[in-house]
Amino acid sequence: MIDLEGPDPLYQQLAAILRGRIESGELQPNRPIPSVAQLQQEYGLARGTVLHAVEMLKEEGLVRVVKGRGTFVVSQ
Amino acid sequence: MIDLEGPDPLYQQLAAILRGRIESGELQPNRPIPSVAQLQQEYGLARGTVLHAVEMLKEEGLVRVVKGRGTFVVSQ
DNA sequence: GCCCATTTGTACGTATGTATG
DNA sequence: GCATACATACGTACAAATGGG
Repeated sequence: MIDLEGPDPLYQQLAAILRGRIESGELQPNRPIPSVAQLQQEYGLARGTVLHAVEMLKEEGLVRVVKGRGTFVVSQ
Repeated sequence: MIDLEGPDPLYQQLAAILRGRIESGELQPNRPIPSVAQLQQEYGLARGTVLHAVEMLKEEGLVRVVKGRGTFVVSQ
């Protein structure tokens, strides 16, 4: 999954992985993606790193973040 | 009480304090410890920090957490 | 059953300090 | 100096369970 040795920043790698999971349909529109805590565990990353990755997806318009509820895949 | 300047994380300091209050008998078996909100006020900590400390005591088996009711000292 | 207060659970946002390359 | 990464901490918000009236 995540290549700790590779040249790419971990947050970029995670963002790419999540993009793939969205585009493959595994993560569906209007459904939540795993929480920051879950992604942290799942990929063995720090909270800040996960937040950075999600921030990128948000800026790309791929997800919509709702404080206190979760991060959702944008429909379209 | 809590040493804001010290090297130890605040949640570890609070966990240690609560451990002491349990072992001294101030907090008794099958009786609730102060609520998260009370501990927050009492020690001037954020909610997340208090939850982190309680989480540690739970993992140690010192307390039993009941959602909607409170956190209780385990008997024995 | 319904509302309400209390309490714990979960979740995101932000900031800071430290360490590494 | 800067980017990356981790750990800690505070703040805020929404959810769920419990119990009393």
